[in-house]
Amino acid sequence: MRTLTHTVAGSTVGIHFPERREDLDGFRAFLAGGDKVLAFDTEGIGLDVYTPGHRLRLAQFGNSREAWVLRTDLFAEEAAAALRQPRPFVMHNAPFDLLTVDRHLGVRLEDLGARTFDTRVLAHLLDPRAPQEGGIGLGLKPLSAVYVDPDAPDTQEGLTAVFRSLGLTKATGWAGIPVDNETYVRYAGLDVILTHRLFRELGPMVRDIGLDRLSKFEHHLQVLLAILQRKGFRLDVPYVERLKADLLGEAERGRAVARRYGVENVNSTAQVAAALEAMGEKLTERTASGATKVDKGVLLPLADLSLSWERLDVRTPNPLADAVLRSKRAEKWAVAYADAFLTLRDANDRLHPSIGALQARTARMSISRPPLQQLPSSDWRVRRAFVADPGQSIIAADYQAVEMRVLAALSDDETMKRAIAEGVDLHSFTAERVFGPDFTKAHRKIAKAVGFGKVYGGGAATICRQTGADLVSVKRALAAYDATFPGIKRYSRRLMERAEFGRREVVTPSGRHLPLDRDRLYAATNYVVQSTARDLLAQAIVDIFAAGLGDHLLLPVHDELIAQAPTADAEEVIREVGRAMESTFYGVRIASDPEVYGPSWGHGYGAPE
DNA sequence: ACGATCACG
DNA sequence: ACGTACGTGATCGTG
Repeated sequence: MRTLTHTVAGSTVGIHFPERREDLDGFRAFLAGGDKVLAFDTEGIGLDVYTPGHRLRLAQFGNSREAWVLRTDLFAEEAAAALRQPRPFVMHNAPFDLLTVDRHLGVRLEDLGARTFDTRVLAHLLDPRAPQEGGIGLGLKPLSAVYVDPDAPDTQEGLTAVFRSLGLTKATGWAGIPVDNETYVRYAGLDVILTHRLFRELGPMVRDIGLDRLSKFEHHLQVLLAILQRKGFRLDVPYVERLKADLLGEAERGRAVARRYGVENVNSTAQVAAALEAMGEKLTERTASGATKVDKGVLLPLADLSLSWERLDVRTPNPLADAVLRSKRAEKWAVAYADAFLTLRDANDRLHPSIGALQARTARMSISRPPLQQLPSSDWRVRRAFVADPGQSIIAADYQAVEMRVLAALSDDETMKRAIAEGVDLHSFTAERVFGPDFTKAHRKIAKAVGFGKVYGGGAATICRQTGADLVSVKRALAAYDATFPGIKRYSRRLMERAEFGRREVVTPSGRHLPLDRDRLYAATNYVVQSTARDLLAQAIVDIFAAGLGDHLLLPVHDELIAQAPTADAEEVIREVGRAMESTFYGVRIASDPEVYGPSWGHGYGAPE
């Protein structure tokens, strides 16, 4: 048995590293000690619990004074038994460790998750901001530095240095470092000691601001989303391999054209800009740092294409702009999507993307590795890669204009509430108010953009840029919007005034505190609306599990739920899911649209047969 | 490490 | 008085 000592916030702590079976007596005595809650953490190889080759190497237990670091090659059963004791644990970023022990130690996520606290959740409730936004951040290191010990080591960064000294890299270090390396063991042990101490600080703070119930809800929700991650989403591998080859071919054809105009690398904005200017194109837009802008917004008009890639017939298409656009898009889709899918799949050809239940400043969820919330929607080809399990169909239900409904509810705008109650199309309703009863489709588009612009806090110029509409119409629409929906303007002003003269934050109906940036108080309305829409979807996920429909769910995508069901029951299941999503919020109906897609996700976006 | 870009809601 | 577009994740080039 080896024991290391370390100083944390002025006191000495011990890190025990059992090497033989008889060393575990001390571990059992530690478990039987008086601690109500123990901290837990794991060290493994790689971030993707489900990719082949992932391994668990260490399982750490600790309180504020001591840590026990168990090698899972020797003591997996002891670690599993400790976790199965009916007692609470605290982890930092619990879903990751819960999925790890579910997979490698046979400790069920449902069981352990139900008695797990997560210091990351507590920290998010106290201040969701990243360091770049003026917050502390949600990492164990920065939180420990503020709440536990400013000199607490950055264990991740420290290990990277050790990896290097052993001739290993960040990528190979987690697998290659000897499991008994002193720094590795020390930092593994310190992580649980810091987590335990952090919990002692943050727990009471969350209670003091009255967020115990919200905290409980978020803990429950993130276990449900970890269940979705564990189940995964089935990939059609032969299809993805074909898709990748097609896209790479498309990218190469574009590159060949670009080369003829002297562009060796289509991803180099500098090369593209120079070549276009050499062809006589005038590039006037600049990026924030002063570089010549050659993004999609600049290139599409040069290629005589609209924002949705349709021929405009207003000029001779610039062949270089066209080639660069197509080549970049194809390459991006091949690499970021098709190839990532193939790399990240498990042994059964399923993907298990990481679902961040409580992620953005507004608490919005995120999905990463791979980013399934950001797959192209204008083209079915990428989404077609995801298929239902045998005998099942993909189904989906999305909220109807949920942010507008939330805004109507919170602002208590009578006109907007009445329009929603009468079931009229909100954007058409606005268009009629602005442009009269003979409004066109283009008018509705402007009205829609103004509606979103209002939610986001945008101005006339931005809305023009986004839609290509003329400034006069947009300004008219904005003015008419304010006149039609006076409650919205009043509500936004009230939020901003409160933030200006009180605490610089907004509080959502769920009790969540959202800090505002000093120079962006106008974002207040958007924060409350976006966050509240997220909370509605989160509540729906909890309700769907409570109704026994959780097995059907696959993914949340901001305002919709993707699911699957046996093909014969698909219609009925998605109707039930849709019903569970619906609610009445401050007297406003939050409605959903259920839909059966078919064999793949892409079938909801026009995939054939 | 950071900026530019682009995918989504 | 005016005007501010909101939130993510990922890749690539550049220094």
